[in-house]
Amino acid sequence: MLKYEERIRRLNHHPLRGGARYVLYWARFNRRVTFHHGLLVAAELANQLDLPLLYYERLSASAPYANDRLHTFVLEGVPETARRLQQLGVGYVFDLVCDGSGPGDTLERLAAQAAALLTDDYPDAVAARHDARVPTHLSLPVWAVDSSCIVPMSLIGERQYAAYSIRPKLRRWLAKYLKPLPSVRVRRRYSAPPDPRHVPVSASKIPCLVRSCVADHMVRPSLTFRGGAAEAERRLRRFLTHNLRRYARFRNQPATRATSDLSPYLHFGQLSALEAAWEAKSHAEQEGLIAEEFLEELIVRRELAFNFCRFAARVDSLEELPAWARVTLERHAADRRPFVYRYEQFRDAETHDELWNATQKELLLTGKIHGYYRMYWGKKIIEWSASYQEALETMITLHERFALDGRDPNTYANILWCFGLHDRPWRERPVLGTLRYISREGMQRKTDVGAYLRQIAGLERTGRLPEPVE
DNA sequence: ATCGGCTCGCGCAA
DNA sequence: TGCGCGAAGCCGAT
Repeated sequence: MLKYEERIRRLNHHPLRGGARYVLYWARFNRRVTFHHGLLVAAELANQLDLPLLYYERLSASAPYANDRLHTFVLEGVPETARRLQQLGVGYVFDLVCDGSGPGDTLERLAAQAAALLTDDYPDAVAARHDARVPTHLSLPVWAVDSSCIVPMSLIGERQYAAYSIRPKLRRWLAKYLKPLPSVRVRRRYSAPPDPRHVPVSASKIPCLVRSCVADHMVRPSLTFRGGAAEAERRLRRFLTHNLRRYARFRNQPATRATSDLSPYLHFGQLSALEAAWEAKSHAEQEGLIAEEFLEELIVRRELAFNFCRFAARVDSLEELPAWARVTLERHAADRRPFVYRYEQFRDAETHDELWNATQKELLLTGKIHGYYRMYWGKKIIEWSASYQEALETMITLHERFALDGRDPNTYANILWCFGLHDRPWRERPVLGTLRYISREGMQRKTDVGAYLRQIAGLERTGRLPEPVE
């Protein structure tokens, strides 16, 4: 019986391969070394078998929307991962597939000498295709481990829930699961000559490596987010020290910069949600602060999104909406739109509305939109697109191309929230039907739009956003 | 400034 | 079967 058994999904039932050289861990979504259930399970298995542990990570130009922004962010995490694995005695193969022809055969080659292959359990369509294919043609055990959610997805129940239903379930389990994890310990150090496919990465080589990939070079690296676990931990620390006390009051005031800005790191798994939540809870207890609102977003809303994506046939379809939302959209499909823009006009921030344009510029330049204005951004795309389907496609494409958290369960759930997911009906009106309406006047009334516009103008001019201000 | 209604479906108590 | 209530709102009445 292994530790964290409730997080393990066995994708096949092959016996452990004898005469193997190591246990192999493939970091697909959780690209980190600490607070990592999957890596701990792999290490435990390796220790039981008296084998070393090998950590495999891949960055492929054949991934959807491969571009300089996403590649740079992932590559910036690699030197720190290498350093940490080296210290622990765990082997590391970082595989950069530059030509976009496909994922290559490195995984198969490494798996041929492994006792077992472990990877991340993650509600993603690309991962699901791998999960269906890989375990049958590799003759070794393949296990997927849930290292993303604080409360294991498998304990929540085999269906989609609403926030108010999932919240008490999560709360009940948190006493058990909101606890720090040990660091990885291996009995046998990995010592083999470097694999021929391993690409050593240092910070200075990243621009050159990025250029060498067949990818969309027009999407420039983020001006404000640098990738990596060390950077993520630095931002978490800074958030806890300066912003946790302001979070409840100012999180919906974009210009105050009171949010954690951790979503890119959470998305690539460079930071563990468990670590962030545990540190927030501990810090709040020490300092006499309230972390409730932050933990609600980090745990309840995030794991609600994972629950949605886990049971959605597809996350990019209006078919997944609740019945009342589908019905109201059907009724209003032919309503006259006040403005109609195409994808390119949205992409280039060329609408009549300077606030909307500013939110889009934040996405283009930083790779993220402030959560509160992102709702406004999404609702207006619905109102200003020729059809609901086109609006959905615009929102998803803009995120997948430009956002550092683009393919995250949270992002899909947030986009579909604009179409009524996890929400309820409101007063009926044109185009949106009974979907919740968000107005420019409301944004003006409740937030400091002028300050935000000045910040985005400053971002365009200097490439920087201000640090948090009181 | 504050408050209720809008409008639907789910979970739970009865 | 009925009741309460829900991710971030809006609007009109007081």
